Amino acid sequence: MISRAESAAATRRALLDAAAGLLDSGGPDAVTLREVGARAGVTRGAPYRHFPDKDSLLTVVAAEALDRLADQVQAVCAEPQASPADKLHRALSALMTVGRRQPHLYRLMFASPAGDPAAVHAAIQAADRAMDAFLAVVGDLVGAQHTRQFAALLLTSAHGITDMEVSGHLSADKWHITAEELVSTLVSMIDRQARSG
Amino acid sequence: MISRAESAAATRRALLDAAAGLLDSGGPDAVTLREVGARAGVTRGAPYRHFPDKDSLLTVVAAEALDRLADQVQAVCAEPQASPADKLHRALSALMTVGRRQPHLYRLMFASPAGDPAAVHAAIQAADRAMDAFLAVVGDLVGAQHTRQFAALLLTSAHGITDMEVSGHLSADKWHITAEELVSTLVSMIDRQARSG
DNA sequence: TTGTTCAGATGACGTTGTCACCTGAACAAC
DNA sequence: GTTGTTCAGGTGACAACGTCATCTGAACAA
Repeated sequence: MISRAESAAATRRALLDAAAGLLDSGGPDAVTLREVGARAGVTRGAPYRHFPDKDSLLTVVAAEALDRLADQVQAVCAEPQASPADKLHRALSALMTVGRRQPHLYRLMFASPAGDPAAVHAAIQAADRAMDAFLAVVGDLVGAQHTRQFAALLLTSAHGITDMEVSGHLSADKWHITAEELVSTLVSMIDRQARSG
Repeated sequence: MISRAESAAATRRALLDAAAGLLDSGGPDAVTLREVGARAGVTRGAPYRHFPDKDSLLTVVAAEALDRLADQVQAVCAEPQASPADKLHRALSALMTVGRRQPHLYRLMFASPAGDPAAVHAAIQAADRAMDAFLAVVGDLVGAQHTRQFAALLLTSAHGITDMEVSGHLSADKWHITAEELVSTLVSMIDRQARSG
């Protein structure tokens, strides 16, 4: 780790990790470029050598998280001994787990990507990859004819369930139902629908 | 409009309107207390006579929007000549219309309320009112037995569909389906499920 | 009439994102 | 090996921001 390129790559990685850590622990307001730089071992101006502005840095953080999610869903899809219904359940669980463990990151992943066009493009591409992996999982379960329709419904609904749970708008007191039960109900309904129609 | 109380109430209203206007046109970053004050005809420190901090002001803006949505859904529910399925469709349309016409406000409404406990409580209460109105609409359609379950599923799913459309993650190119079609599919599925089970 | 309350104005402070400029070391060309 | 260049990083500076302490003047109660 002596060459200039290696050092720069290490700094860039440290900046992204620091930003992700601050986002997790303190929310978007806690992500300040000064603190990001400090945690990465550099000073306030250094991040601008790697990202055009703060929005771009956060968008790249979101893109990396979407890439990890895509990897997880792809891994689920590749499991040989799991049934299609099982795969779907695990893929949706991966999404909800991000929301529960890293709520601020989750909101960033599903926000409109902002900042540098390159960063925005990376985020869109990563989201596309995650959605393609999810499409494959759903395609295993239902006929190819309605794959897109059901996949879109499953994904948007799972996102809505997760998002409202994360924000506290899905309180158990009021609804007497958990996010898991909602997802199960949805999946079984779609399963029935796919079989009958 | 001469008394001190009336003047203060007018200023408070102007502050809320200014904040909502700035949020609509420029997003959360455009909402600065200085500009809010300027648009309301006061100076930067004046908002602190009406709201403890910026978060509380924005949370009250969200609470008022949720109250308006609750009113709309209640009005839909009270329509005499509409069928239950029609009412449900209109209630969900009201939600999606907010998302499309005022995307930044929509995200604020479904975010975790922040700031002053009084403001947070107002937002939670307004959200509860909106959800109660929605529960009534769904109760008209399905049996009382599964009202909560189906209402929760419909609301969270409609939110997810709207949220992903607003953020651009539900591109027509990729999914070949519109938000309306997704909602219709969901409603008809639940309708069938409610009839059969 | 007099004292009080309170909405609003003003000055100030620390923090933030961002830029222009500087420094030193890695690198390429000779 | 010398020399010129590139570029990651450091530093000073700026405007804008949220927030607070303090002041002022008018509405209000006595």
